Amino acid sequence: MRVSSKAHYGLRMMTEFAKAYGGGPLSIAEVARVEHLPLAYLEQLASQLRRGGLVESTRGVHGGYSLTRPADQISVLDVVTVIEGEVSPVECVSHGYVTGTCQREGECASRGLWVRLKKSIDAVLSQTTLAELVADQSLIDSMAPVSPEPMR
Amino acid sequence: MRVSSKAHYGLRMMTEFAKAYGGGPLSIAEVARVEHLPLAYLEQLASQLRRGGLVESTRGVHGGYSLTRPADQISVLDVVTVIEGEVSPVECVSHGYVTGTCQREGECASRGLWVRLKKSIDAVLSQTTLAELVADQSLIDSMAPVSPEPMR
DNA sequence: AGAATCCCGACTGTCATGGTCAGAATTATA
DNA sequence: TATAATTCTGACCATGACAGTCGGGATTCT
Repeated sequence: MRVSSKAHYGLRMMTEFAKAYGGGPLSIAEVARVEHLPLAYLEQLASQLRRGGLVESTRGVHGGYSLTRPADQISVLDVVTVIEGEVSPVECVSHGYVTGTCQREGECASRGLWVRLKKSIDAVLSQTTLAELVADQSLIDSMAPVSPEPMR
Repeated sequence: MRVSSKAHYGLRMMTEFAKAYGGGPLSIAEVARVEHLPLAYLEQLASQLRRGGLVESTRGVHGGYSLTRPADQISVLDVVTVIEGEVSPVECVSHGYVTGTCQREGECASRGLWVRLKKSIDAVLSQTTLAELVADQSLIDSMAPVSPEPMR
C-alpha cells in the first residue's frame, strides 16, 4: 500500500508547474534544479503528464511545461492516476474490471471492504488540489526563513 | 496503491482459520483445497502469520493453524501489516521514520496529505474484522445456494 | 513405523520501479 | 543562419519485489 516515488516525483513537479502558472512555461531543467530530481527521469514523467492532459508543452528555447488548467482544478488524484494508473487496491474493484474474471466473485465477502478502501483513498486524494499544496508550502516558507542549506 | 495478492491470499487464509476457530486447528492443505491457492506458497504465508503472532501452529497428524484470539479481535489491518509491513503511502509517514532522512522535510507541503491518507487507509482496514468478513460470507452463502462448480 | 503435518532455506521467472543514454525535432535569439 | 535551449522518443539497464516451486528436515498422532 504505497504510492510510488515516481508518482511522488510527478506530484512535486506538478507543484512547481503550479507555482509558475500564469507566467511562461517552466522547463524541467529548472524543476530538476529546485527539486533535486534527475532530469532525464523527469523528462519521462513530464511526457506522461502531457499525454494525460494535465500539462502542455512548449518546445524550443524558452520552452517548458505549463498546466492546462488552474492549480485549484487539478487534484492529487489526477496526478497519481495519470502516472500510476487508476488507484485500486485490488483488480476486481477497478474501473475496467470485467465481471467474471475472478472465479470467487459470488462468494467473495471482502470485495465490499476493497470498495470502501478505494473510495476512501479516492476521497482523500481528490480533495487536495495542487493549489492547496502550493499554498501550504508558501505558508511554510514564510514561517521559517531558513538559511541557505549546504544540501548534501 | 494496491494491496499485494500475497496479502490478499493471507487474508483469505485467515478467514478460513476464523471459520474454524473454536474447533481444532485447520491445516493449510485444507485451506489450499477450499480456497484454490498453491499449498507451498501458503506455507510461507502461514509462517509469516505465525511469526506475526496472529496464529499458532500445531504440528503432526491432526495439526494445522488456529487464531491466537477470536476473529472479532483481528482486523484486516493486522493481517495486511503482518504480511506487507506497515501500510504507509510514503516512507516519511511510517512509524520507523527517522527525522531528517528526507532533506525536504522542512519545506514539504505534501506530508500532511500523506498523513491524512495513511490515517484514512488505516481506519478502513482496522474497522473491519475477520469476524465480519466471515459473517458477510455466510450471508452470501445462505442467500445464494450454488450448484457444485466444476472450477477450472 | 508411517503418515500427516508444520518448518525452513534455497531457488527461479517475471515484472515494475527507478533510472540512464543517445539522438532527433523544434524553436528563440544572437 | 548558426547555435543553444529545449522537448520528444525509444532503447537500454540494474535492482528488488512478487509469486511461486522444491527438497528435505522436524514433530506428532495413530
